[in-house]
Amino acid sequence: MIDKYRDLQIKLTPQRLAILGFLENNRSHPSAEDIYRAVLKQFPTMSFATVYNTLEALKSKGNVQELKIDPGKKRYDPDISRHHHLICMKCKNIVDIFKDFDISLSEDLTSGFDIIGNSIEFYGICRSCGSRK
Amino acid sequence: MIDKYRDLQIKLTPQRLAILGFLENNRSHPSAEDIYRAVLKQFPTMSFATVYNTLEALKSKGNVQELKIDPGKKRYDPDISRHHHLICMKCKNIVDIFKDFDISLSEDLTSGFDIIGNSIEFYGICRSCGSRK
DNA sequence: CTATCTGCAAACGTTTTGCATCTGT
DNA sequence: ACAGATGCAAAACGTTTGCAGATAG
Repeated sequence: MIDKYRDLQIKLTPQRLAILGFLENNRSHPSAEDIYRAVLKQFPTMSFATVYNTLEALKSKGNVQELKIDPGKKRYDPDISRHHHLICMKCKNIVDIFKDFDISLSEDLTSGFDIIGNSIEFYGICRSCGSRK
Repeated sequence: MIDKYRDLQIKLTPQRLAILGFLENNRSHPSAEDIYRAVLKQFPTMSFATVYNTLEALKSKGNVQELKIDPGKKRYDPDISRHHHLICMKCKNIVDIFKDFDISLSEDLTSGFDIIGNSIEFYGICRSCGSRK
């Protein structure tokens, strides 16, 4: 476990290992609070400062992606491979979309920007929210 | 001016007309505070409650689009035609991208969601932020 | 006339900060 | 040993709410 994350070049405290453990293979796109609540079980003194600090460190190392999908509540994605997202407009559940789209921009549309990346969000209603209506 | 917005079916108060005037042909994708500050000149008693109230009304009438691009700060777009956005990762400037992309999802990727829409965000560094480095 | 809007201030939820103490490396 | 992390509490930030008084239709 420790070996696995040694190349992150951040201090691997027990709290951080718990956070890393929670994020590993996590497809739920958790918010900071989701993470906080999950690791609180192991570390009753855990603080939000530590959660945010760790997320910031992971983000800067490119190990976690911050999603801007939910206004007023950041969500985090430990899967940094190229993919997109589909969000339920009612319950805010997020699922991954693994498909490649050709969405490059020709120079005349970029207003002189240096383009670095892109992401697609699909919006809809998930099965349980739809049938529940 | 009043005639133009009569079909919105909301009360056209002077404050709302000022907000509508500010938004008209506005390509800056302003935040609530940007709007508040702009109309404050004409209405020194303007409050955030009125700005948010008006934006909510316009949104529900489909006259304004809420952008989820900037985490922790909603931005608003009076252009409701289909288009995408390009964001400067440094200064958060947003420019419109008018180009149609074919990004439909086949059923096997939607996890049972009822898909309603999508949007693409391009990320980059704008000219003034890039040359300033 | 009355349903709706305004403006103020207080409350809210999320994120950030300051700082004394502690700990990986 | 010491750069950097933790945990607490306070503050900051954007947004929402309650309500008394005002106003568009």
